[in-house]
Amino acid sequence: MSKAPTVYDVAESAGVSIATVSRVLRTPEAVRPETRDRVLDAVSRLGYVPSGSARGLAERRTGVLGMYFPGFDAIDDVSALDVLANEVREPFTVVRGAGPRDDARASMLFQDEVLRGAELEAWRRGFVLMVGVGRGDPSASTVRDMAGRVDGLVVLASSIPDDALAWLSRRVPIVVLAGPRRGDRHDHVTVSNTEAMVELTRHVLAQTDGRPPAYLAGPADSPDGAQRWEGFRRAIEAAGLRIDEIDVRRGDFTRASGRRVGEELVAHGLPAALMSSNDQMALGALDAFASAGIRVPQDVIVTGFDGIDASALVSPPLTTVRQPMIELGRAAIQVLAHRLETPDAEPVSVRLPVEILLRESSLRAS
Amino acid sequence: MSKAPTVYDVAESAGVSIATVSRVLRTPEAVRPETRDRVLDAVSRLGYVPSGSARGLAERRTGVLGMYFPGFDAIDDVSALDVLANEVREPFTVVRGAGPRDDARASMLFQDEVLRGAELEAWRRGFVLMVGVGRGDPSASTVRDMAGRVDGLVVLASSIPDDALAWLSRRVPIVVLAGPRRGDRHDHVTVSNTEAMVELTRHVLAQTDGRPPAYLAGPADSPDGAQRWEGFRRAIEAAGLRIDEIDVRRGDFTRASGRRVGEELVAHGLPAALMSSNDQMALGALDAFASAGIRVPQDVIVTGFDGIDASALVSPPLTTVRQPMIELGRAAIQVLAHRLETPDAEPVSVRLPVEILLRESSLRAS
DNA sequence: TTGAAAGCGCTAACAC
DNA sequence: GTGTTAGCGCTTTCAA
Repeated sequence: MSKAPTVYDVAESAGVSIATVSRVLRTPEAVRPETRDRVLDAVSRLGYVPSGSARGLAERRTGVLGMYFPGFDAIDDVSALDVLANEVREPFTVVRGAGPRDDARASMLFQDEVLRGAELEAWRRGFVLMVGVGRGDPSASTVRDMAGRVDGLVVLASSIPDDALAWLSRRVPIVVLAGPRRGDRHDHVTVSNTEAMVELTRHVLAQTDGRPPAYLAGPADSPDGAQRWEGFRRAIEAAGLRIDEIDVRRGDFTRASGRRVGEELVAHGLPAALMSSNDQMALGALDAFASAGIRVPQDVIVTGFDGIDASALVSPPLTTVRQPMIELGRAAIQVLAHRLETPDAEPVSVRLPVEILLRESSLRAS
Repeated sequence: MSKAPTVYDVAESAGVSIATVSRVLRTPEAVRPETRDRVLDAVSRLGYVPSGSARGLAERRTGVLGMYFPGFDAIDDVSALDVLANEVREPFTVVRGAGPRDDARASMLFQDEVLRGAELEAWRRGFVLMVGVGRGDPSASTVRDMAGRVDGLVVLASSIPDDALAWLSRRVPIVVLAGPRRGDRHDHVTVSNTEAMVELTRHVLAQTDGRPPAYLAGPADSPDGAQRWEGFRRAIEAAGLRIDEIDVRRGDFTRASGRRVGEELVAHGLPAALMSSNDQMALGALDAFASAGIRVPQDVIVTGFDGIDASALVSPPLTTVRQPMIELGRAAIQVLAHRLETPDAEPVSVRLPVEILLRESSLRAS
């Protein structure tokens, strides 16, 4: 560790040239077996690990792919946490009645799974994965940093501004993940949010005998939210209903905001159904309804969107749409790998299918 | 992208030498403002992004830290999933009554959070993070590959054999995460599993008026499992009970195995309490008890370990021990960063506190 | 089958 | 304040 052995050390120790060491590692069959063994012996004797930097420089490829997420500032408690300070610390604390984790953390699960899929696919193709999280750095320095170290980059939609994207894509190929397509200059992977919402809305209308659901929207700037709303609107209009007569409420994707809207609805009159643009808010609405003694789905149907774990665990289980998160990650890397092989092919746009999970919260006639 | 601009291109375009370009990027204050502006102008005009490889080679540090996890083969569905094939694909499928995700996936949440913590701390310290997952490669080539590309490596306990660890640690500093300490050659970060289990067992004994709980152990080779058992044993003996008279059952950390053990207990006689070495198995036991009409905690107390989300959502909510997963990740990176600053300091062993969450499943007298 | 040598793109003395 | 230049550790022609 003090000074890691290099090809030169191995070469000297094995009595060969550095070229031969390199050959043994890269094209073993091109080296005479005895020589090869001498080299391999030296390699293991010295504990030689090739420098990725030197390799990357010489090969003009790093073997690394990057994945860049937008950050959740709410979660990033950037407090000091100095574990090396010698404060006295109790080995444990006792807490009574702690609930599940909070909203913000739950919404990160999405990213976690995408990341897993990406890592898996990267591994299959002989790459390693580098991850970065955006933390509101205007100069996008983290992602630029990454761009300099990888052969290609997957960027979650809306994690960086368009001009930064353009900049980076001069160095490495970029795949944009989720959200609507941004121009047609980059490869793009997304899910069938809109189509699924059309179908889900149809389902709800069938359950309510055509009475219009209320809609629980997310923040106005959410690309996913926009796609979901679009699907809702289409289905409503296709059913001959007027979109501007829909009771639309806006939340911020948190459970608390869903609860608040649920309470409003309880106070001002219940719709036949409440379709939420994500699960968290739907769960919040369920909370409010339960507190008010309102039965779901008998008194009001509720649906979510995302397919988080909690949606299956609440009572009644929540009808929702499950995003294929692992597959999203895999698909992104796949598209990236493809791009690396054929740099001049036209940009592609891949749309992955989703699963509509019909559960008790929307099934009036079981 | 076809050919990314280099320092030479920037230098030429700005009419300066490459050294000046480098200076502008690294020590801007050492360059006359006008020159600096010319260079920065060229940089943005050309869309210059420095090569991480070249930098890493010249600086003899990469600015990258690595995190290596053991893999879950069960999850790694390495099927082809070719998103670029032009098959006809439905935008969605409809599924009735799908439940929550499976065991394997749930147990990965642990790693996901550790990873988040690690990424956060790496970012705070100006590093980027590289992730790798072990997939039963005997030659440990993935992790060796990583070792060549990073300045330091965090390795989850038991993800690679000791001799591979020794090998890698000749190149980069290694921090071992979780599990018992492996020798005293590397830095080590863990949690107070044992102490927490002692305390939790005490709590259970208080609830059962001293009647001994049954114990639901995990796989024999789990380091975490061993630490938890050790805590249980200590508390049992401290209470004057004999450890060899405890009813010990073994599962494999899955919900299904917990259910099976729960059913056995129902059939052969219920203990006063069942202490499980993880949450999944405890949840399985709860399933079995619920099916048999057995009341928790009135008829039998149940406790878990880990603090997964589902533990708070089941009925009754499960008493458990929450691991500080984010902090684990942060601590590991922190120790690593510290090691990079002071390479010759003695190896440290950091132990993080846990939270014991007392919930309804173990609170007989509320 | 092996070795010599020319880069890969950058940093950091050192000289001016 | 800026330019010249010698590496950093590896891969890869090109010769031998």
